[in-house]
Amino acid sequence: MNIGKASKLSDLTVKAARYYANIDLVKPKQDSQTGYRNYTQEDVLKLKFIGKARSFNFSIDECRDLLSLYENENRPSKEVKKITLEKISEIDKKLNDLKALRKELSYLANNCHGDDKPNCPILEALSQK
Amino acid sequence: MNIGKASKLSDLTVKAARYYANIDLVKPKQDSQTGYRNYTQEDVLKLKFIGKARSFNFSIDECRDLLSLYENENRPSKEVKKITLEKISEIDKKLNDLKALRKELSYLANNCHGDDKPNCPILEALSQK
DNA sequence: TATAAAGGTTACTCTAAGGGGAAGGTAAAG
DNA sequence: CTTTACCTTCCCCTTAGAGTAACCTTTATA
Repeated sequence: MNIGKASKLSDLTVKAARYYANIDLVKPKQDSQTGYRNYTQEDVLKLKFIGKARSFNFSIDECRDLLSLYENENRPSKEVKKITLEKISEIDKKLNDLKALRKELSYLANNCHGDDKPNCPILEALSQK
Repeated sequence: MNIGKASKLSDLTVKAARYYANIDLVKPKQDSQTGYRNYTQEDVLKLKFIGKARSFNFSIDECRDLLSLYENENRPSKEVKKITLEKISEIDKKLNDLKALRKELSYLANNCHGDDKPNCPILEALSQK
């Protein structure tokens, strides 16, 4: 099938599918005459896999690793788990950073009257030495 | 003072300070002979302000807005508060997304044996239709 | 004084993961 | 036969600078 149908079936944009082809992530055969890409059912499964992994915040490089594990019938599950645990701890770090940030900002916002007067603790905090 | 000293005083990299000059965020006078930028004390205060705002996750465009409010003695504090509250709700959205993501991933990781066998619930989940 | 080191300038490329759009070839439908 | 839809490659754009090259200026040292 052509890229349009394949991307529709895998719930991706044509742009994304084409990008994945360009970076050798899912590379369908290309008609030598027309240049059209020809996706198989298996290609579509891979595209879906990537879409799902991307929605789990895995980077393209991580998707590449996961995909090769996915394609390897003899992979040890610990390798997949390792990548997943790393992603979780990455998320934990982001969560901590964001929570700390939220705390500081809401403290500042709570102390700002938010009226028409110029006095503003938020700007004061931003101009602290 | 030159850019090296100014960036040191404001705890920024020279690259960042130069970038801010290029995008007209903090634009010191430039010596017509040598081309060297000449930073004033006030410029350094602005650089510090930006550095602080950036550390609070404000984008460059938001920094530009905050900076102009900072420089305006008659600004109404509600404008500053508005930007801050928007940033907080942006953070809240990210927090929710990340929490949901973490939940899903840790559920998958918990169900994966992580041994040398190929059976892997994580990959199964990624290849769900 | 000659020169080397330190610090300044612009300009180009790179990052992540595609989105937007142009120019042009192809296929299917009217 | 032509319009329309779909496909291709190619290039620019996004964030906020980092890295590097080539080149100029100022300062420190032999």
